[in-house]
Amino acid sequence: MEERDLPVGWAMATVGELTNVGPKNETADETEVGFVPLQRLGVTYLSRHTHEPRVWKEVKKGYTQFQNGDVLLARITPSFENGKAGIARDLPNGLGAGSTEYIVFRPFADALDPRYLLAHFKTRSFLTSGEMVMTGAVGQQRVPKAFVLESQLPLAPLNEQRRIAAKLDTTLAAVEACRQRLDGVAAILKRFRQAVLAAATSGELTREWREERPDSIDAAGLARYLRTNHQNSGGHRAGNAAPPTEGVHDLSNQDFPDGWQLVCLRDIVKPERPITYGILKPGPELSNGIPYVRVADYPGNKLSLDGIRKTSQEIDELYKRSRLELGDLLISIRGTVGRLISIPAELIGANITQDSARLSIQEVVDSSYIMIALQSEILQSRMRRAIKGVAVRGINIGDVRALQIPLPSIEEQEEVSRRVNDLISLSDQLEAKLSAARKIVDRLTSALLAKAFRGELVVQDPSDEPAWELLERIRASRQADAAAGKPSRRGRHKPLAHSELSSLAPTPVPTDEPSRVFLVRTGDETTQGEKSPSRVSKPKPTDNLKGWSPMQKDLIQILEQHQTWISASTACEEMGISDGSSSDDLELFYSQLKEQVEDGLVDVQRRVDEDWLKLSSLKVA
DNA sequence: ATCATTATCCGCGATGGGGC
DNA sequence: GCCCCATCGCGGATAATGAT
Repeated sequence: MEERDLPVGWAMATVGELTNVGPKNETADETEVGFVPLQRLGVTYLSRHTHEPRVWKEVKKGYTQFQNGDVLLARITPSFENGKAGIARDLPNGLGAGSTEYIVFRPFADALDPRYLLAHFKTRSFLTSGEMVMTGAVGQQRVPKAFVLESQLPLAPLNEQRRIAAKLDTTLAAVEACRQRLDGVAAILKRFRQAVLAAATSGELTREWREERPDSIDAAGLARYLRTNHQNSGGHRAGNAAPPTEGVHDLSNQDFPDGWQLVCLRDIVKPERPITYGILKPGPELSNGIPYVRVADYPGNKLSLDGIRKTSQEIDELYKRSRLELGDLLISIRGTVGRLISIPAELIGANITQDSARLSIQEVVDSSYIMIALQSEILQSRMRRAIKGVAVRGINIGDVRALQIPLPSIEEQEEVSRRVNDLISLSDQLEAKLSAARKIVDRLTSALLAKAFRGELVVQDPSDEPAWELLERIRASRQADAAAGKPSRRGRHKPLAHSELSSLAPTPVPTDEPSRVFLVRTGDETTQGEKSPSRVSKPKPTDNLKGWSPMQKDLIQILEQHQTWISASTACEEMGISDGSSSDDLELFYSQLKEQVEDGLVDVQRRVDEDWLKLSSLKVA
């Protein structure tokens, strides 16, 4: 945001000049304090952390220290990206300690309301620009302290900050309530699916269907056929499969409708294609080999062929018993137990690993009914009870074969799967609407925060002491302290350790790169004391201020025109986002980009110090 | 004795966290 | 900032075991 766009009485300031960073507590060793590990800190503006009671001497070393009213910011991935930050509250004796991954800020009471600072940490623009400067090894990325200290926030007069915070409290509470309702709906949908599956397998779903057909054939004949067919063909070879786990499989004391039969899964599959698992050692990846399905290839019961691996023809030949045909069912038996998919045409002739069991259902049975039954809680719980192992948990193939399936006549099976498919696709539609609603609510939060920092959330009061006066005061007192050779306010606060800042700072950012709110100090900061305070308050990027301009073009449009890699700054420029644009435009740009990357429409590549973008091959095709 | 299958151990990358 | 640790969810190797 440009200084000149600021509401009356506001000023731009950095987080570092308004807070003490990493403050220390001084208290007796035996003082009762609160310990706040990362898990106990929330991710929303409103969430309140909890704490564990500790004695000060136990936690005073090796952890961060804070007191009520301090603002905690988690700096490590993924907590930072999730916006894990909060205000220390309700600590025993007002004191606390916590994870070393916090950066602790103690706002100057006469200049900055902690809630206002917290709101700044929750803005999309702060989080997005923070993500881009994170450093460290994979999985251990942290946001540099210097980035946060230097991050700019539009500072409202203190009174107005308080009004903004109060307004955010109530408005975001409403948003939160909305979100919780949506979560409630999600839970209902989940229960609904379970209930549908349960009703399907218990016969409840087709009760009136049966009542309308009192003479319909029962499943006794079918069950007899399945068992004898299986026996006559020799059944599953004995092998040395472990005997089924005791006391798990018997469903005979459960109530099923007249005419339904309990049939073992082993009898339901084609005798010539018994229930089996697959390749033990698939060997190295062969790009033109035989694909084989691992449990990881069907997360959430959804097959994804993206990461499918391929093995040699020789190995596949060794495991020809576990080759796949159209419509075979796959059930995971190790790692995650009970995942299910049906094999599509693309995977005909593919193989599987030792972690899935293949079920090739006989023609006289409706395989989608079997899939429904296996997904129902009654059978999933049987599987869970058969799980063995500590490090890697799984069920034996013998337990899969012994699973008892409640089986109606083929007509009723087909009726059940028709109804279930209708109901599930209905709940899929609801799910889609739900996730759209969730997205809107998520945007609402960031939109509200953006509005707050534009000064549009509450009315300005001309009688409030202007923010720039607060700043002048702070800067003056800091200068005085520096001149007197004292450490800055409240004891040990270092006045933005310049050498430290520049050494920690990432490579200098070209000024035409609009993605960074991060600013690198370039001047000789040792002379800061002599500088006029207002000079410090305007470390603005360039003079190339075209002013505010709305986003003119869709990112996709631009990438379509280029057909090749272009830099993020080029894209911004063409979209009509200049350096002078408001942070909202940037915010919009990045949220748009993030979505498009997530949707697989845009590829991103990191080059030296900038992101380059290209339309993904998917989208081009 | 040999083979198929299961049981079990170890390793690895991702994730989530803590210590100094 | 770097290093270490635990757990999860899987991959892979090998020992153990039962059937033939």
